Amino acid sequence: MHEQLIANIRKRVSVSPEELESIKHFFIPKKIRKRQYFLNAGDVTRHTAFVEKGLLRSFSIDDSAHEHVVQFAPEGWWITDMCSFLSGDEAVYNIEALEDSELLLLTKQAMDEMLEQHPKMERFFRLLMQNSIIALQRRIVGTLSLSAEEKYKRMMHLYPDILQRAPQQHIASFLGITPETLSRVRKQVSIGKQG
Amino acid sequence: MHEQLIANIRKRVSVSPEELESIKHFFIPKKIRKRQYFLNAGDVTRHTAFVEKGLLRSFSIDDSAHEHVVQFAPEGWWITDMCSFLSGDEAVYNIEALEDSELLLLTKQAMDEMLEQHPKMERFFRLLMQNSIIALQRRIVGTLSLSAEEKYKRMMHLYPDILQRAPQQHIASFLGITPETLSRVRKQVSIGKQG
DNA sequence: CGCGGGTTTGATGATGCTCAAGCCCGGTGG
DNA sequence: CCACCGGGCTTGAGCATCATCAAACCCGCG
Repeated sequence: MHEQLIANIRKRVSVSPEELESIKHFFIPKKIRKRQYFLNAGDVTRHTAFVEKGLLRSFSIDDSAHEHVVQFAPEGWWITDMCSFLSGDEAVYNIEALEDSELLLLTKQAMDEMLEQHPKMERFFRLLMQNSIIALQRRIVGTLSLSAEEKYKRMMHLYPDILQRAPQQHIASFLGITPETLSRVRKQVSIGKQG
Repeated sequence: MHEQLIANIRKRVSVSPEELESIKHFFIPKKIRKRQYFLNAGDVTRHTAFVEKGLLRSFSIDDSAHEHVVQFAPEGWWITDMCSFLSGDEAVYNIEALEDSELLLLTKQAMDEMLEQHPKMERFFRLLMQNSIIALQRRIVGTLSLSAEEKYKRMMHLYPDILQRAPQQHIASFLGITPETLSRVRKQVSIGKQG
């Protein structure tokens, strides 16, 4: 059940099979069912999660009780409230499974030990973070510069599978528009395709 | 001229004075004057820059020729087009000095060598990236959930000095609003304070 | 079969954008 | 030293986009 994780690591750093075997043991497998929460805002999380299978989302809830999706995490992605995980602060994000999912969990302690024993993994996580930053910066620019329809089309292009798998209300929240607007945009786009 | 850099490293990892001395030599000092461009979109950048002194901004230009500020980088911050720096792609961001500034530049090659010789720096950069991610995620949520006025007030709280130092048009661009709206919001907020 | 959540559709309205003009201030040249 | 540019900030009027509120619809599930 570590296939995705191993592929994910190998993609970025070269590690021997023995090392991989050792690395695997720092992770705790966990299954989580659709609709279950992996993390509630206000709690402190001890874990960062790698998604072997399934789909999760992290989101915050603002003062007007509106949800805002920070991230979708399908297979091969990592998800946590980083601030809570690293610093022991109260989490500001909720994390919910959108499908029955299989996770590989890493406690802070396990992570530190792993980095101690396998310095290569420092590099791995650095590369991982770099990619996240690039994606997050692009998302910000997109949020600032695009219309609702353009945002949707961009998502069709960047994450077509998530568009299929996640409920529209969450897609809308991720894009920063209302479900109503997303519905209208979809209609618009589908008509445009036919005509 | 490496005071900020050294403080920045020491804040995150413990390194001996000798190591620091060695680390310093991977950086190339460079001065850049107000209004000069450190990077033009379309070019490939060989450098990532640490700001010892001064202030820069990175921004993209969209199809409608509108600018969007991705980041401000005052003293103690890093700035580059990460994708271009790491992968040799054409940069999508421009980087401009908003004040006369002093930079410490790192080429990809120098960075790799430094990481090779000083594995601690892998950790340093990982921690740096983690902090960036936390900040970027917060910015996204803010962009999605806040009104123009709330965005401005948040910036007053988070980066009061940048609010002082950067022209309003760039602040507006950073917040995702027009200069006109920012002007009105400022008026609004200042009146609110008096009354 | 009927409930209920999610999506769609419609009508209305607010926030913030666009376009345009005026103002303020710092820099430049006479 | 002062007059004059010119860029950036401000102010105003009209408008577009998207949010809100409300109702109907659709479909899976109990």
